[in-house]
Amino acid sequence: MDEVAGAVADRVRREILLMLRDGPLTAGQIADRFAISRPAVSRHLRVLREAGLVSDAADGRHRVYALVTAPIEELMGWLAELTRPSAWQHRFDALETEVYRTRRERRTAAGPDRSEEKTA
Amino acid sequence: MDEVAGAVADRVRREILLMLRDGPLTAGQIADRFAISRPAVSRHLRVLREAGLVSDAADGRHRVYALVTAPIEELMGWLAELTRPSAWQHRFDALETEVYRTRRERRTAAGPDRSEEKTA
DNA sequence: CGGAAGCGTAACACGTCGGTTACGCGTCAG
DNA sequence: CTGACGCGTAACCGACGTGTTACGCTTCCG
Repeated sequence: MDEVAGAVADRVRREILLMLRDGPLTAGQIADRFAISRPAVSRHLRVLREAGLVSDAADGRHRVYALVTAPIEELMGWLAELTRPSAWQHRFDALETEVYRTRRERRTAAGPDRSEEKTA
Repeated sequence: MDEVAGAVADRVRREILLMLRDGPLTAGQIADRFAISRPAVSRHLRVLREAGLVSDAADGRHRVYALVTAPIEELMGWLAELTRPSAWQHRFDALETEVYRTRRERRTAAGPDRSEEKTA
């Protein structure tokens, strides 16, 4: 998943994925759409391949790339969990608890310091 | 969105977002959870802030960070579009078309190797 | 065959990223 | 007021990513 997020985090690679959404394309067709050199595009394709976001198939002297959506959905699943609150419907009560916890920790480690009662 | 994807593409930052899912935390509390130095965490928080993924609020000498889910949903929206087929329900028939077109282009050999005219 | 087309890799330059230590500035406590 | 605490920033450095050009391998066509 690290690789998937990293792959999507690049503008060129996102553009490639968008192109591939409309159907498979050869490496040359993809490269033609960018101002950068073909080797650069080739390496972008390599990143996408290693992230599992595209599949490649040799066809004569062409190499055809196709979009693979499975890793995308996996990433979407992770993101969806973020938007789902876990054990925190009590508004900001948890903040108070956390601050208190840290204070206790620090006290045991550093010494006398009963300070920030301010909480929130 | 570039920034959002880039922010999520880092392991430490993803962990921070997960921590924040359970409620706001101070910078110190976040930093305590990692083996890296606090300045390093501070910069991760800066990246998250500039991506709009967290909100920060000064509270005394503490700084409280909270998760902001809006950009996440935006990224999810972009990813969802990838999984949606656009004008291509004919399985891999398009592949054949693309390869054929490319071959023809080369055969004409007039020079211009523009390919992307068929999708558009 | 032999040469051109298609594509990937190798080697290299360079900006960016993520880490560290040193420091500054505001805030709370005594 | 003074000193400790919390946190961010500055300066620096090694690693990685992205771009380039040069090259090699495979495939097609005349």
